Amino acid sequence: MQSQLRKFKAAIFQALSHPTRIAIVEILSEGEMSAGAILERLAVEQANASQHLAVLRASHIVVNRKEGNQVFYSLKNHRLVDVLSLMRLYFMEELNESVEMLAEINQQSTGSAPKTDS
Amino acid sequence: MQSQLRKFKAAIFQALSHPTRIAIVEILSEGEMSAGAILERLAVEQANASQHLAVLRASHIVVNRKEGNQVFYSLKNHRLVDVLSLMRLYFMEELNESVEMLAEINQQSTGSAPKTDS
DNA sequence: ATAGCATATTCGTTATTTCGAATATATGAT
DNA sequence: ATCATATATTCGAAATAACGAATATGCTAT
Repeated sequence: MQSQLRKFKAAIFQALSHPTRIAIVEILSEGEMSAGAILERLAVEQANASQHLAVLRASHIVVNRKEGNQVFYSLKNHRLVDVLSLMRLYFMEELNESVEMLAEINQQSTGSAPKTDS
Repeated sequence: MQSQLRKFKAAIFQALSHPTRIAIVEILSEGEMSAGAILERLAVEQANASQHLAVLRASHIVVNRKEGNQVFYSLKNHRLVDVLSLMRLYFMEELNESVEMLAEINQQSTGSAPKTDS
């Protein structure tokens, strides 16, 4: 039960554990988009983008729909966008803590003067 | 900028992409705990637990403190617990959708009678 | 039928992850 | 000093992930 839930979470995190796939999810948060349009915003090889889309499909994070020549992708559940937003907040908090720690160090050693040099 | 943020998210997801590590984070959400106490709740080899803890340390998800013989671990930022809660919600929503889909199929083919057989 | 697009898949290579067994390190107790 | 306990690290093997190049598939238009 709990172990199934943990496996599920791990599998989703695994699917999201690549910057390109994060980018794809964030792009799709704006709405449905063709594979080609996604590719345009990604700065990777076509094959590579398609491979990353395949990973997201396999974990049911995205769904696709064929229309003639093209394949349109969209997020299956926008809840994941909330997860990514929360991760952004987490990032900010961590960053903030690091900055504060640096400030403290500067203050302790010099009394002030936040210079770059040692 | 954005790409740095995506790399960060991907790195955290990577660190969380294993059921044992998810379990560790969830256990630590209850508060600080020694490596041994964590191990007791994990059903894995000692070495393996230690390796997973090392991964979480490397990504600064947990911090540790030595006290005599033991090492106590705790979450560096509890925001990640919120992320895991959201993932639970995501799981429930996906599960729900699957169940509803199954119900629809049963209704269409039989008019009712949600039996297990074909 | 042929050609051209959009997209997916396969293949080979290289890198990374995971695990248990064994070993190392550090602390505390005798 | 020796030993036990708690924890970490190293090693080798097997599995998995990532990438680009090449190729395949499936439409659409001619």
